[in-house]
Formats: sequence, structure tokens, C-alpha cells
Amino acid sequence: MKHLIIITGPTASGKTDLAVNLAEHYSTEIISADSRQIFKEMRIGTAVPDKEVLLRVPHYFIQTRSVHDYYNAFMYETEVINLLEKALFAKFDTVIMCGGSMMYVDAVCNGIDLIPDPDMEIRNNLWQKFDNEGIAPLQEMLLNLDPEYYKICDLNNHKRIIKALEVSIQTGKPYSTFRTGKTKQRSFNIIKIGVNMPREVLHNRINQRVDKMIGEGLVDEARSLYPLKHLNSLNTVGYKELFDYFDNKTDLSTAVELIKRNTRRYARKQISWFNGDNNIVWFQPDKVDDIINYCNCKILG
RNA sequence: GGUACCAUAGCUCAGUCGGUAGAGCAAAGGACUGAAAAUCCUUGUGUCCCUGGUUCGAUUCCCGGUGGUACCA
Repeated sequence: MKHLIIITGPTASGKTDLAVNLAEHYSTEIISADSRQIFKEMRIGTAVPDKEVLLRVPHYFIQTRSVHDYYNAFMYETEVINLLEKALFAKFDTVIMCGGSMMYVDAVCNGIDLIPDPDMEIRNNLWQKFDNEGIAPLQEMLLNLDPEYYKICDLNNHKRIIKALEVSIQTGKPYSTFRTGKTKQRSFNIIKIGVNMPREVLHNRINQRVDKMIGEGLVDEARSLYPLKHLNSLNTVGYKELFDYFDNKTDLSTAVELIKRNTRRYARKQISWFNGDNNIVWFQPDKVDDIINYCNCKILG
């Protein structure tokens, strides 16, 4: 039996260090589950592990894509499963996954339904309609094209509606017919470790990390990406606030405060997601021995 | 030292012609199946600075105190 140990938790909770410790303990490698560290142009603002760390333990899915590339959770799921089954589990009995992108972790653990890749023309048309006419016409379209999904959809959430319309229009079949709700069975055992700490401590760590990023040159990194600010990959905490600064909408110190605030909010949303996952067993990040003991118990059955 | 103004939610403030109060921000909770660090939803009880007075009733009016701000000395 092969094992995937997943280290997850809110941003700035110390996942990276823990994952490296575990990887060295099990003499294995790390798969990153981070939807933004995957972009090579966004090193500082996404807190990519230091070069020295990356040399110590091989990492996958870090800085492998460009911000120009389209990427999504299904592609991640496919690539990770492929990597595990074709390569990593051939060499290792245990592999570490580390990251806080909830949907990416979920895609690997449970799988997501097969739907076609988006048709960008259809998507752009829907967005244009939303920008010009608001959400009401989209809601009406959804009611016509997929009344089943209309019943359960968050009708205030334009992104969800547009996604459903996009698929329905492109395939000629209601989006809801693609939603099986089924969980995929994996060929490996999953051990999910959550890392967390008291909220106040986490907030201090977040604030300190943002200051550190600024010290490392986040402003310059963001400035070099400013011409690309329309890209989805750059709709990211740490960058969008600085883009507002470059646009003279705020001053620098306000932008930095907003990065801290938005990072705190991001952490809260992550925690909210994790709270719904009963498979996560929680630890303080420095309790490495406890975590290894727990993993060994699970691995040995 | 004198005069004026202010003191209400974590912060900035509104308001109550006297019947114990509400916005913005912060914060908290939640949802989540291909752009997810995205996107969306929900949540406001607080000695209304303190003591006394008037009153059936004071956060609101009055006296005094304390703290702050401005101006005058």
C-alpha cells in the first residue's frame, strides 16, 4: 500500500517546514498543492520555499507554469495522479503533499467530475454580458438552460452561474448532468494532517511574513507584473493591492496593510473549508514527533 | 489658570424633540466540483465617561467631576 501524507492548513501556519521535515524523515519528495506557487513569476508574493530548501527536497508543481497559462484544479488533479502513479510511487512508499489550496487538495483526494475544457469565446461573451447588464440576465439564462442547477446554485455568485452557463452552452447539455457527486477511489492511502494555531498567533505570523515579503522585494516583483494585472493568476493577495498602489489608488503603507488584512481573510476562508473536512487531524506545527508517530500509526495500519 | 467644544460597538462617527441605540470600517461565521490566494452569503448589547439633580423614566436636560481637543492667557 502506498501513502500520500497531505500537510494542509491556513496560510503562514508553517506547512512548508513541516513538510520538509517529514520528507527527509521518510526520504521522499514533496508535491505542492498551491494554486499560486505554481506560477514561476510570482515567487516572493506566494512565499515559495527558499532555493536551499528546494535543493534539499525535490518539489513538484512549484513555479512550473507561467502566469499567462490557463490552469485549473482538474488539470492539477490529472497531473498529480499521473505523477504519483507513474513515477513517485514507483520509487517511494510514502509521498508528501503540502499546500493550502483547498480545492486542489480536494481534487486530488476525491476527484472532480469530467467536463470539457472551457471555450474562451463563450466565457468571454458571458462575462461581457455580466459586465454590461449585470447578473439578472445570467440568472434567467440559467433557469432556461439548467433549471436543476438553478435550484441549488448560489444565484448571487456570478462566477458560479457563468461556469454553469459556459458548460451548458458549449456542450448543449445542462451543467448539472455533469455533476455526479461521486468520489473517485484512489489507489493509495491518504493521511491528512492539518496545521493550525491560535488565531492571534497566526495573525502575527501573517503580518510578519508580509513585512518579510516587502523586505525581499515584493513591490518590485509586483511592478514587473503590473502590465499583466488583468490575468487571473494575478488576481491574488499581495499583488492586487500593490497594483492599486501603482494606479495611485492608495499609498504604499495602506496597500501593505490591505495585503495583511486580505491574507487574514484568506486564512479564515481556508479554515472554514477545513472545518468541513472530518478527515483532517490537527496538530501544532512544531509537534513534528507527534505528527510522525501519527503517520506511522496510519502507515502501519 | 479662563472659555468653548467633545466623550456612544475594537476604530471613526451618527442618533435618541427624555421611553436603554445604528452606520462604515475592523472582526467573526458560512458556502464552495475546471479562474479557488477566486467568487458569494450571513452576523452589531454596547457600564451610550463618572457622581449627583430634575423626572414615572436620563445615554439624551441640569450641577459637579474626570479625560481629550481648540482658542485665550
